[in-house]
Formats: sequence, structure tokens, C-alpha cells
Amino acid sequence: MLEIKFLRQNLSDVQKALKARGQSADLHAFQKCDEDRRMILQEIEALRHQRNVVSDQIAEMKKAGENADILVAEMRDVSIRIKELDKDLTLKQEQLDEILLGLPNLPHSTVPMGKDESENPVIKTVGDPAQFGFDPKAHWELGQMLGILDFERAAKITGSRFPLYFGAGAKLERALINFMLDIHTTSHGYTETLPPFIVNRQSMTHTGQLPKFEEDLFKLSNWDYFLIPTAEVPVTNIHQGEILDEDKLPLCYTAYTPCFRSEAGSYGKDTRGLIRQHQFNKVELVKFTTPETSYDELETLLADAESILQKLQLPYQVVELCTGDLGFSAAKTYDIEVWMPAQGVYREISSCSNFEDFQARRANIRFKRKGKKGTELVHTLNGSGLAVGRTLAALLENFQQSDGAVVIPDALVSYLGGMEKIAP
RNA sequence: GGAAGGGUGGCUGAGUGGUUGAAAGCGGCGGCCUCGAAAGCCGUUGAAGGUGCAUGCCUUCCGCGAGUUCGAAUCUCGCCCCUUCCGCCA
Repeated sequence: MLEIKFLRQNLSDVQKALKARGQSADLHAFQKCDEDRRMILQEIEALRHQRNVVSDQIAEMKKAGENADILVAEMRDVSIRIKELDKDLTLKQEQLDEILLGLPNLPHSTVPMGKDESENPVIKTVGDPAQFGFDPKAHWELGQMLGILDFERAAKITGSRFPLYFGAGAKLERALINFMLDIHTTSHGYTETLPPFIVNRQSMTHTGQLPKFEEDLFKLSNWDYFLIPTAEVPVTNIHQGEILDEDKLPLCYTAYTPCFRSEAGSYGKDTRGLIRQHQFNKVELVKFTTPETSYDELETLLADAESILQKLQLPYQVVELCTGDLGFSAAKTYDIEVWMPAQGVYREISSCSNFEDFQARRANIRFKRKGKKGTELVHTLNGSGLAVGRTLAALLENFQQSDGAVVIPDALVSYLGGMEKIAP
């Protein structure tokens, strides 16, 4: 959510920024609503003031044994009028909230202009894709050959786009989760958390999934609860409504959770393999920072996510999302894309964003500076560190041998009880 | 699911209709003391919003929402959450 005062004073700049995102918004409706609301508010406050003053008078008169019937009758009318105006105010406030909650964040000044993902600049490429003396197989073929992935049976259990792992596959997924959590907690200073996988409507609104993107979520039928699409939601909401101490910042959390996404509108896209599932595992990184450090923290967050790929010896590139590809809540985002040899493309495996105070304002997460009056909103950041299913897919494809076996990178061997390769 | 109790400021915790934004304590900040610190003492210390060039003024906020009243932290009703006990259960 944008600050209402800022919006009021910078309407044309905001309009421009929205256009860069490829969106248009009816900011005139906002302007009108905002003005109406303030008019009503001022009238209400004046009436309340009158009532407060006169009520004190009434108390004095009664104490003195005088008759206050006339004032009481007057104030009865004032109260009725206040009640009427209150209804108007609530209505205006709701309209205003609807507009404000529907406006995306503004791109940071360093975000490159562009219309869609085709215009995301690559800012670095790390590692050399392996040369195969044969046609590399897709991970779903390898998974099937090795007997560690079974999408057909998963479809019987639930439906399409659900994963089912067996044996070394299940163990590898678990090993990756442990490996990532261990690195982030012991080498990068994150605190491990294990949050709820189901959250309420408020939490979803705080991080920006709601109200606009409800169709992307799985909702429980008899509850106003949702399955989380990412650990970002529960972990960012750990501190909703809190005033944090300045010297506790930055707060850095990591969490493993499964993630659930309806993938509405992606029919026919990435239908095979582990790339686009309704349920997948992810290790997430979340930070709460002061405003002046958030962009430095974004760089280290990115480096923390990258280090996992480096330790796994997976080739990748980092792209910067252009204005047209930026997510709703983000001010700036880097995507890490891992090399997938079978398709010959880089695929997103992590997305690292600074939300500045956009989520903090919705979730009311503030901090207090030492010796200073008042509070300020924190900045929130998060990134995948990493998407586990996609990491497993990348491992299978990048480390496959001509006989279909898959070599385990050194960093993971101890997590697999010494297993160095998955053989058919 | 049944029964009881409870949700008050950064924290603990008083407060049952009219200077209560709210006692007290802790914490924070400033000062005195000290070579310096601790202890002690004194003072100070909530947030959000509206308005104004501004010192400021005003409004709201005691879980949430309605209601009673001239006036509600305080009375009534509904809801949410927490704790304890019982039942059921991984």
C-alpha cells in the first residue's frame, strides 16, 4: 500500500509509475474519495468536539444541582447527526481502502524500463553449462527411469500437477531442504522458523496476495483460510502490528514450507515435470530492515540465495526484473535462473525482492529509533533460497550421465548418507 | 464439543458512567551524583488521523463490531482470540 499523503501530493508521478508497470489506475476516483472523506471527517470532528465540551458542562451543572435538560436535548440531536455522518465516513473509508489496496508498489528508480520479461536485463552469468556427449534427458524422463518421480500415480491420488517422490528422490528432496536451511542458519545468520502453512485473509492482504489475486490461491471451503503460496506470507506476518526495536534490525528468518498455488491461467504451460506444480517445497528467506539499509540487504539476500547454487555447482544467471515484469508488491526484484540443459534454457529458481514499506504499511510493522519520537515503517524483503523441486530438477538434468545415472554434488553427499550417485 | 476465567500503553498491572490517555512498577530518554560506571535521587516518556506557515489546536484509540446514554475502558448484546479444567484426538 502506498502512503496516502504521498499519493495525494504526487498523483501524476504515481500515474507515470503505474504506466511503466503496464497498468492504469483511476486516480481521479481516489482523489474524489479522499476529498469527500476528509470533508466528512472534519464535520464529524467538529461535532464531536462540541459534544465533548457540552457534556462536560452538563456534568458541572448536574453537580451544582442545576437543570441541564436543554443542553441534553441539543446533544441528543448532535449525537444522532454524528451517527449519520459516521455511516457516510465508513462507506468512504471502505471505498478508499479498496482503491489503495488495489494499487501496486512503485518501482525503485534503478529498475530498468521494459514491457515484459523479454526485456529483463541479465546482470550476471555464473558457471559453465556442462557439455554432454549425448542428448541430455529432461528431468521427468530421468526421474521416471530412476524410479524416483511418479507423476502418473500422483495424478491418481490428487490430480495433475502434484509431485510424488520415491526412494532416493524423496531423500534428495529432504536432503536439499536440510542443506539449504543449514547453510542459511549457520553461514548466513538467518533464524530458522517453521510457520503455519494455512493463513487467514488478513495475513494474505498484508503481503499483497489479496484482495487482487484470490484466484491464484487455494482456499479452505468452510473457513476464511488459505493455503500459503509461499512462506513469505506467514513469516512476514510474524511481526504484523508490532513496533520493533531498532537495534534488533535487521531481523532475518528462513523457513521451509510447502507452497500451494492454483496456477490459474497457466493451462498447458510446463505441463511436464517438477517446474510448475500445485504443491512444491521451498526454503524462503525473509528480512525486516531499516529503510536506509534495505537495498544493501537485498544484495546480500541475493548473494545468500546464489551461494546455494554455487555450492551445488549449478550454472545460473541473475536477471533484474524490468518495470513491466515486476510483481504487485515489489519495488525491485532479482530473479535467479538455473540452467536446464534438456530444454536449453535458464529457468527461474529464486526471486529476491525488496518491498520497501509496501507490505509493512499493510501489515503495520514499525520500528522505533533510539532517542527519536514516533515510529517508522520497516522495509521487508524476501527471496527463495531456493525452490526445492526446481533445484532437484536442475540437479537431475545437469549431473546426468550417459547411462541415466545422476551424480550427487559433493556438498550433498553427507546429507544423503554418503550416496554419491543415483543409479538406475 | 462442555465449563470457568481473561484480553488495558514497549512490558507487567490498577481502574465499574463525567478533567482517565488512563494509577503504580519495569523499561526508555534527560539530568544530578561520580575520575568513570553501578546504585540512588529528580524530571520526562503512547500511537494514528485531521487542520494550520507555525508554537499549536482538534478528533480517535483500553480485543473487534453493534447498542444504551448528553457522556462508555467502565453498562448491554454479538463475534474473535488467549488461558485453565473436562471430553475427543495426532
